[in-house]
Amino acid sequence: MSLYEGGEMARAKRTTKEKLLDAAEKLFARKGYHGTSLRQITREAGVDLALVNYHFGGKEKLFEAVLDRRGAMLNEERLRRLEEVCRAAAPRPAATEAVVGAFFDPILDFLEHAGPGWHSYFSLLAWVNNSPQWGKRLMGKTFNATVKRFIEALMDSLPKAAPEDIYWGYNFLTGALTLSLAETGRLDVLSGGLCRSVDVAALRARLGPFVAAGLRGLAQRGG
Amino acid sequence: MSLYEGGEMARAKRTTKEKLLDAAEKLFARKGYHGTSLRQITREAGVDLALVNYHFGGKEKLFEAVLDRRGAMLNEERLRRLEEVCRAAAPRPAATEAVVGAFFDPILDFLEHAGPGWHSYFSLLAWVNNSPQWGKRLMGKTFNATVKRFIEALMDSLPKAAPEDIYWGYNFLTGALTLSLAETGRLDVLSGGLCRSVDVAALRARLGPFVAAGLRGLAQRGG
DNA sequence: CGGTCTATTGAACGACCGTTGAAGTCTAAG
DNA sequence: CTTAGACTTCAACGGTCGTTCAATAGACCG
Repeated sequence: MSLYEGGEMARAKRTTKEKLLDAAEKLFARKGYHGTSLRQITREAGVDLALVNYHFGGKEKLFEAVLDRRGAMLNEERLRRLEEVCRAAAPRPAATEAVVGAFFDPILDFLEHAGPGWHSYFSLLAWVNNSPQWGKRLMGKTFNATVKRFIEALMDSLPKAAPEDIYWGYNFLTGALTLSLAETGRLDVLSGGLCRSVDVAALRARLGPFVAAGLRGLAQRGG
Repeated sequence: MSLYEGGEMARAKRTTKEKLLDAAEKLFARKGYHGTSLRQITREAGVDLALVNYHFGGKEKLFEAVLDRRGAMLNEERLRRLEEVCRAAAPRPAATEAVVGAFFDPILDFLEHAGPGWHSYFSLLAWVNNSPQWGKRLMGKTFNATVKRFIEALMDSLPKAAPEDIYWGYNFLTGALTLSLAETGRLDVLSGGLCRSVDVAALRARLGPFVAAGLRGLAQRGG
């Protein structure tokens, strides 16, 4: 099974758990946690309401299960590419552009080549990352270990930068990514249709250069 | 009355409408629209439940009223500073750094010198800006006219950049700002306490340089 | 004083929420 | 076939939701 099967389980019959995860992923991404009811989810999934509690133990457990499902795969792919660019550059540290590429590219590849489930997942991830209520705990649980590896690599790639600048830079970096994944459609409106927020190729061509230049600018701040 | 009175109406007695707007602003910012009930809001405000419908006509109208209240003031201040930097640089276009400064500084000044209401408002604004459900309509209604002025100024400041690059750059810019305003506390965790997301001075020192360098990098993309 | 308009109160409405438990169905092993 | 266990169905629970309305209070003016 390819990395890009997309989790949509084409042809194969989805289990009840998978139907629920798919439906919850889609609806949570659109309306958020409190804006989505279990009745909407089970109707979308075509299963009985009580099965949420049977399989997951409650609404909040279902929510976390949605985030966990693809989170591990994203971490693996990001770390794989980070090691790759670090190995290719050894014994020198990997370039800033390569590190941010290892961070962004797995997401962009999944968006471009995988099914709509990944689309919803990333939109939901953007929602969670910006949420004062969920962000700290849920993002940390899944991504802290991986993110710390990337921050170390960024520090190595910009040895003259202060650690504070790298942490703030990572904050800006993930903010730029997050809004791009949220699928608000606002970019389309502002540009009068010239830019389309679902255009992954256009995003890929610009996000890396913007962020790498921003980080270098931070590193040379005032100097 | 100073711009920085903060809207908290110190000493002066707040009207019922203001009490409701303040309470709604605070709670919507923390838990989102669907995560906040009118009963929580009226309890926080110390007024009767039915007064929401009397004064605002419903929950959704109250939500929009919260966003409108400070939005106009933010627009005015941003445009005032944009004209200022454009006039100072005339007949040449204002520098990229000056334009992004005119965009960020009003927010940072309100955060630093005004009351907690602005804090909640910006956190809520970050929530709305990232929401697939609310982002397009509500952000556009309040901010489109102002944002278009800033995008024009950015294009003038970077004449070699393609319009698409400026639109995408604005998207990254506002994403970096948005996550910084969301108050998720995640930066504090990741940096082990080295950085504090409520430290406006630290944010001010880094957000402008990062974004300006990113935009310049975009403008020279591939060249 | 009486009258009018605005503001506030308290109670109630129907709708939907997440969760539960008992009963039923299906499958596979004894 | 019988039994055990996993899965599914159905109906209902208590609670909270946004909204409504008649009744009340207060302010202002003639």
